[in-house]
Amino acid sequence: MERKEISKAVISRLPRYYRYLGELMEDGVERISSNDLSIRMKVTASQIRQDLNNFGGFGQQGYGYNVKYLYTEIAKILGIDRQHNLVIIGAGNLGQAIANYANFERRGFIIKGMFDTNPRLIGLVVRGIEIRGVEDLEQFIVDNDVQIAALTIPKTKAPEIADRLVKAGIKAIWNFAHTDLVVPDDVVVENVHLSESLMRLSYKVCSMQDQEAENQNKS
Amino acid sequence: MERKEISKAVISRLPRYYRYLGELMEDGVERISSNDLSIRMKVTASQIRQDLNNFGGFGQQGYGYNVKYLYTEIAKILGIDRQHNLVIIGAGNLGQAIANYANFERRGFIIKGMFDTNPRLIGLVVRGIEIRGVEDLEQFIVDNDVQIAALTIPKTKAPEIADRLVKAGIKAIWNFAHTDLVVPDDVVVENVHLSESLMRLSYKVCSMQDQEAENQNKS
DNA sequence: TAGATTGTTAATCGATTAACAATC
DNA sequence: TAGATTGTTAATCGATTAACAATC
Repeated sequence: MERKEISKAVISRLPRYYRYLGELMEDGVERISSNDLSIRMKVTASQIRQDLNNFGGFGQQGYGYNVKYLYTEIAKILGIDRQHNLVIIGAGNLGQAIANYANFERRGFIIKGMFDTNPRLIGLVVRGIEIRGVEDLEQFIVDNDVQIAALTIPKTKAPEIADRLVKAGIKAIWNFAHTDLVVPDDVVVENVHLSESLMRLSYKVCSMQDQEAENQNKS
Repeated sequence: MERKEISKAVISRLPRYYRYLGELMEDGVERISSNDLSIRMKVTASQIRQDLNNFGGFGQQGYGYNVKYLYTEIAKILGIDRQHNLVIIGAGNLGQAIANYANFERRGFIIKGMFDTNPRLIGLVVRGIEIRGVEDLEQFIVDNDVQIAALTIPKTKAPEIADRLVKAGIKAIWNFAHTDLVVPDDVVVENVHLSESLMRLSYKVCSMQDQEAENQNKS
């Protein structure tokens, strides 16, 4: 079966398309042209058509794209029509924030368990899920067919836990720890480095200030 | 003053350089060549040299880069040597997670206040910061010279609060709400769309599974 | 001086945009 | 059929990598 590699840039745009299509559906919009969508999303129509055509022809000449159809097709591409079992490791504020995110289960992500090392947290129940100690982590992953682990623990503990997860057969790690994990090629890592995001924000603020100062000087 | 536009791709890599340099410093490493750093970071040496040269020559032929010097220079570029006053709007788990992030203040981000609409949260103290109602948001921003607002509220409330922030003269929004904010050109937005991150993870997991299934078929 | 390594130019690669024929 | 809009090819733009002269 032929399967040409889809570029990372295209994939990273799909969730945003998905979000806009969801909103269009809520607004009762049945069809939309690449041009109308491009105006809403502030991207080029060309890019939308090019992106979507990586996965086959979802549109129809002279008509545009059927919103509902496109929405479900993108869900299939992203794999959010399937079910993924997930654990959260680190039951602090960030772990709990993720556990409480309502739309989670709607997207097929089932939180099977939460883990922490803090004895004060162990035994507590968040969103109907009991917080466990990390001792029986491996067994739990195997028993519950867990594919994804959200890692919301300090960076010092992250590498060790990641190793244990990999050995237990985890397929993917959603990494919130401020470090790069080293894992085998067949284990997927998606990083959310909030500190890096904040630094990018800082850069933007400063360069905006510099720019404004410059404009002042000119006038 | 000449100031050639730095590409977004370069900026988004700077925080990662900064992180690695910080670790090298902790390890007591004094100097490093682009080649050695490239091996650690799993990027090309060429890219490192190209990236850094956007901001001037930080290295020395035959020697490499002085870790400490490069570290402080990148901090300057990112603007994290300056001080930024910040408020957190939305004192739920995510807002509290951000408030509790220890390295925050070390990077020059001073949390001046936290806000929420939930009467049960108002008055509570997190990390020495009292949670306030959003009524006096504008006044607080002006009085405390707040430049940045972290928005950790549901997407339904985000546009209205964003408008109020803009009118109060905020410079930047760190947006965790699952929506794109509409703001004037001189207001900076850095989005953290966790749901999109999770979908990218989902895609990667699925495409890895497909790939493995394919390899099975071949053998 | 010789060796190492940068800064920088040139070559390559990939991603975005433009254009238009195909077709609903 | 005529108009609209896609799918897709070609052109452009930007980012990454390679190469090497400059220089510490």
